[in-house]
Amino acid sequence: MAMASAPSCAVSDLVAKGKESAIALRAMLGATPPDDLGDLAEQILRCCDRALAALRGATKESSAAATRKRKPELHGPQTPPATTSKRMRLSGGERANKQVEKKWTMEDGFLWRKYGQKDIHGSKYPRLYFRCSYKEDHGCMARRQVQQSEDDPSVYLINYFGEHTCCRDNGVSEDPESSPEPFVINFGASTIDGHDLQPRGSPWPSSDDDGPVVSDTSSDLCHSPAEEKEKGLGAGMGNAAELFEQSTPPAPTLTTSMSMSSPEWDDPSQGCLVWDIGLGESLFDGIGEFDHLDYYVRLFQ
DNA sequence: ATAATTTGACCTGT
DNA sequence: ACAGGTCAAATTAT
Repeated sequence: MAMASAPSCAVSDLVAKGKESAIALRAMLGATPPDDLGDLAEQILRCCDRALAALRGATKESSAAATRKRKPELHGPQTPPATTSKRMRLSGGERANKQVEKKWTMEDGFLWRKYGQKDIHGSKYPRLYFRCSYKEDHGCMARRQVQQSEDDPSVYLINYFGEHTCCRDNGVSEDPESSPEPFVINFGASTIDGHDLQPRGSPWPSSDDDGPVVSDTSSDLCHSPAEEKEKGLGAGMGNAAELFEQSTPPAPTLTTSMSMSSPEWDDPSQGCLVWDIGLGESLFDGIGEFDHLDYYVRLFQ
């Protein structure tokens, strides 16, 4: 099922509008710079930038990326362990795709499998090593390293390496059930026109799952199976989920919300950013267009 | 039974 | 030699 480019264009336009609005907002705030609001505007801006870049990347590079990143040893006969061994490549030489996130949850919409843990010299907390759960299935070489911040243990410092070829590969996939959910822009409340926001076949847990209860609207929108997977992460790692559970956010007053999970929040408490906009307001007049996307737009880094 | 996690060993770079 | 990253057997969870 091709994520058609037409909806992507629509999303791109809308996000571009959002960016313009954020720029305007930042300009307005510029004269009297209240830090929080300024930061928020910056976040929105970055968010839009990332979304746009991701969209463009997803539409323009999807095929290229799918073919670009192929792990040799997963296809064809075993390549002899040459002088540049697997370990060498993975540990030392790969920096190009590195991205750093600060989040207060390790959940990011992807499904990860932990393959190692290491006490880091001079650091209170161990570093956890994850690779994409779809490595076996799709040869996805995405990896990440997660470590609790020493300054704020409820914050996780996450380093990403490699790209999620699994998603790109199956964006048009033959197997939607196995396709992980990277970044999600979610338009609307839990239901719109009676449609459940949980896409059929989505790996995301439904609300009646026994997983962590996330009461916050924004958190809920960003909820993902990875969160459940991470429940057993070792002693220090339970804090984030507990934090979510203990938080008692104000009841949502919006009619429509847009929630974006972004890898680059300055404020780790903003694991998800919710834009409160009213239906029919300028930013997302064409919100109905997202019917075509089943209310979800997958954005790839 | 199968899948995921843990953890000590091993490898590489500095 | 040491630290960081990965592997893989053993263990645990589902």
